[in-house]
Amino acid sequence: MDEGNRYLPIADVLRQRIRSGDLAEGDQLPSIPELMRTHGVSNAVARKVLRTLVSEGLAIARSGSGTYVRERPERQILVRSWHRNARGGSPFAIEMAGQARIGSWDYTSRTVCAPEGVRRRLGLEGPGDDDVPDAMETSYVFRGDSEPVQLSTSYEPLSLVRGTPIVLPEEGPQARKGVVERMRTIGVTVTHSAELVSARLVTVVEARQLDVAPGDIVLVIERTYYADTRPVETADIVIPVARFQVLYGTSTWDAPAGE
Amino acid sequence: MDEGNRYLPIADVLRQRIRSGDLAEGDQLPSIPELMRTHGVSNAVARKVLRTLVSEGLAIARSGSGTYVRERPERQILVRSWHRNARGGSPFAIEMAGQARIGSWDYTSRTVCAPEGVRRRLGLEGPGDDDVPDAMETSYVFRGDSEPVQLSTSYEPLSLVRGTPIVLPEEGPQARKGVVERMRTIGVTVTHSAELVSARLVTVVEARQLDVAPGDIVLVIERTYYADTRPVETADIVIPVARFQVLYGTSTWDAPAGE
DNA sequence: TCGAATTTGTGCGTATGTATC
DNA sequence: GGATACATACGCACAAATTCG
Repeated sequence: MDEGNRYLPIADVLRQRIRSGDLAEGDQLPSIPELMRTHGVSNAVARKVLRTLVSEGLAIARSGSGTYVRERPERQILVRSWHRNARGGSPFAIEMAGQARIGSWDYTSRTVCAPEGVRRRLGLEGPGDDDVPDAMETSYVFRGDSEPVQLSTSYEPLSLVRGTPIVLPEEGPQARKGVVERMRTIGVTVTHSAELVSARLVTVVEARQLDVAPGDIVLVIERTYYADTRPVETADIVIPVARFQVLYGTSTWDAPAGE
Repeated sequence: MDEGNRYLPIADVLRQRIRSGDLAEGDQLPSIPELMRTHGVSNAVARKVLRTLVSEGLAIARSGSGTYVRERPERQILVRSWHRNARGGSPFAIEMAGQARIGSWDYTSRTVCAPEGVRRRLGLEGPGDDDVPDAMETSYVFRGDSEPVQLSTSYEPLSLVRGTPIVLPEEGPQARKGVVERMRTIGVTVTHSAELVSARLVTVVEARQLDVAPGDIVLVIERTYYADTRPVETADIVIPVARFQVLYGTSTWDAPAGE
């Protein structure tokens, strides 16, 4: 006789009240005992209702205090690329306005045997040998206004940079110059790049570095620079979705058809 | 005396066994009764252990069968744009090889009063009136090889398309042609587009449409087409990261510096 | 500063429904 | 149909965090 899911309709009611604005951002949701009284259910059901809303990202539970409608601060926009002939039309200018600037960064460099995925992206042959380093790995924490913005782990093949003045990306005369400039000094002309975008839950370590809550979602961008057909650098870039969106600008003649 | 979190160490053990490969992809995890016996805990704790692993994306629960280590099939690549002068170098060609093709789609169109976020993107003034529709909304389900690939909800301002042959995007002579072609027939030249990328948990409705598990993560792309400075179409595109990655190709002279 | 009240988090035991094999 | 396993539900207890008099 029981439909089995007594928590769903109750969650629906609260969801609706949030969407309609009846419950505004920051407002406290009914507590567990309150839901038990008003809907005549047990604590397990009332708990499940609130947990469901939290897991959907609509609410935040504060232990000892209550469950509240989640506040969504304006997210800043990280501009990763736009086409140069998409010159500053006003809608673009508006979108650029809130753009996040990367001001400072920390880094550490070391030689490693590149992991499997990176091997594929850099075109390194074979499975690799832990005792034979074949890539320079550099890990960055980027900040804007002293707030952490993104993490990046970059790999450059040692076969390319070993023995050159730019082995260590952030040391020497070419430090802080970016991959394209640095590669130019050793005669490598970067012609284009590819960015493979995905997303996943943040790891514990990343959550601490980015100052976000565990369970948050991050965008993961695998960016690879090419000199013609040869990959010369690849990086895993991690961006917290709670605070940032990523903007790609494209020219329409490149856009895929049929959508 | 109780440390309070009896499920955490048990979850750690299973996490370790998964990471080490002791439990391979597709293997069945210990069931709830099994965990109760082997660790001497109640069903609530055993349940919490498994639910924790599922929520971390490490396992999948199949009702009536068991909980299994999640399998991660190769993800296909959705190419959203690449620069025309990034012509088929071999690494690109390789990346294109596994590319997902959109073959068919369903859709439904209706006039609506555009929601808040869409109003901003389309440059519609004022808060909008529920009784006064000002946009044509079209919802798509795209499929490739009959498998759902992405969802899209598109908005075009009625002030632009009302009374034209293309009011209904998927009807009439310009159906199935894409935004750029359709707009051209009414004298609107689309010059460029912007894609704002983010991610979030999938909604229940989307999970059913895309045939993914609830709790999965989706990429959300807000794509807007512009005719010079005027936005002429915007869409919310939803892509499940469990099966797809999105590829953006860029020219290096556009790339942001300092990374 | 302390303590009482409130609220969430975790835990125990048990029962029923339902999907899978 | 029967055995197994997960999902949901009920009631109760205590710990930890927060709030406030």
